[in-house]
Amino acid sequence: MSNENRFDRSRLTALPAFAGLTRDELQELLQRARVQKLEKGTALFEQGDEANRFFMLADGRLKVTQVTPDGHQVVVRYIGPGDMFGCVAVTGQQSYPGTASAAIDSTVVAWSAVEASELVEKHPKFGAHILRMMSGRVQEAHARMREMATERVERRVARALLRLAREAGRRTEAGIEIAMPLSRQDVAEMTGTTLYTVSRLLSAWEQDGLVEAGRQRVVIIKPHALVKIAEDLPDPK
Amino acid sequence: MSNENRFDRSRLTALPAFAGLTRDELQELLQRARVQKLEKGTALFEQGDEANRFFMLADGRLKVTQVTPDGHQVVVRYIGPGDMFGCVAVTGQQSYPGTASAAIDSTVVAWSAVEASELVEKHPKFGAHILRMMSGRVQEAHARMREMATERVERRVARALLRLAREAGRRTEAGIEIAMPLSRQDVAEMTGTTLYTVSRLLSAWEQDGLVEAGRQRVVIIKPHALVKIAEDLPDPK
DNA sequence: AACATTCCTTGCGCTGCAGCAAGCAACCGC
DNA sequence: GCGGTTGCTTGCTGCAGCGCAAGGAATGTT
Repeated sequence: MSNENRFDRSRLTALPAFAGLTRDELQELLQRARVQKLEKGTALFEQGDEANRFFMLADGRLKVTQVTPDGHQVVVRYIGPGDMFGCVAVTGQQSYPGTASAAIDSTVVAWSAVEASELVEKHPKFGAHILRMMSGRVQEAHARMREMATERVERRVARALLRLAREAGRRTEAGIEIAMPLSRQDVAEMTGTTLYTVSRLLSAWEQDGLVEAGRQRVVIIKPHALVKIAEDLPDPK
Repeated sequence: MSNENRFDRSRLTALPAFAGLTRDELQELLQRARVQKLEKGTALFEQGDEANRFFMLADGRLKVTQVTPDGHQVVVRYIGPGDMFGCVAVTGQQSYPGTASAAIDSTVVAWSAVEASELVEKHPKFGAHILRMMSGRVQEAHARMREMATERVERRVARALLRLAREAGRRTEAGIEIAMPLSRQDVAEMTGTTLYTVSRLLSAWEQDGLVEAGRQRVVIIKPHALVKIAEDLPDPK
């Protein structure tokens, strides 16, 4: 308990979300927060739930998904340690636009919506951080729109893997392992394709020694080769 | 000049962007702003330009585009009267992620980046509005990602037209006319397809009397029929 | 150890859509 | 009014990727 708190204190102070805040401010933020463990596979909130809490991920990894009216699922993004999410609770919307569930065992820091709003008002720096984060989120989303609109599947998948490796990669002797369970279906839902196509791509890449693929597991052996697929360096002449 | 100011005062006070602000606060916001006319076709800022100004559209319509490294152009969104944009100037990024150009003659209200930041800090309500707007922007972008990932072209195009009609539609005797020049290419760049496909779709729809299509001009004759294409009401049984 | 469940693979057929090419139509500037 | 420019249409071809189906492999459960 006090153990958990100490963990938070030391880890969180370093995060960009809290940069520039005084010790006292931080103290207040954390005092008002509630820490919650989340077991792998369980949902923190579901699409459509009343948006009454604002979060920061302390540890683990969450997957944010949306389902379309006709039942198609889409992975909107993955959340890593230090990321803030559930922003709609701060902007006064009523319901979460997506579902957040734990890809691995995780720990979140939660504020109630009213508290979050108060804190933002009281500590402008904190609000500014949220604003900056949202701005990044918009740009990220636009980038992915652009990708979906213009790039073909192979490249989108390569990009997705590289992004995941950057966010959640762990160096091993073989290469960079994506340190969370990741099914073909997951990748398909990130890139707007089908699990069949992802499977075929991974098989081909494995054949060529670019990656090592297993059940819910991907290790990138030759990142540079994958980058070449992802980027298409325009005919150097 | 004073004419222009009066115009602004009366029009702008009603906008959601300024809701809840006192007369004095509004006064200050507007006093610090600079009004700028923008002729159809000209760019207000270009992708990569230093982000040193924050804007609100007073009148007209702007198109925000991005180009991919390999030269593909994408329409990120259209901006209508009352919309705020160029938010990166507030969040302290360096450069605009896209190009904003006038689809028709337009008028913008501009603040310098430093002024905008000051104003946000001084008037939390204003900052909250921006935050809410950003939140909406994220959701909108996610919705379009979802669309691109799961829906087929026909539906995406139908949706895009309906969206445009809602944002920029003008009732005429024939139907709802999209009140700005809109080429097949534009629609293609909004929906991630080609001008060929858009042309074919519009031709087919015109055949069936759903729309009336001309050079850079679209009139929606039977919105409900287009909605049916866009939504795919799941087999009512 | 046997079973059910979940995840992955791969052959095959099919089709939605891209993309060229060629021609037409509307608008612009002089 | 003429020539140039820009935007639109449409036939044709090709293929990327979808999605079924059937089987295999890993994992969890009792």
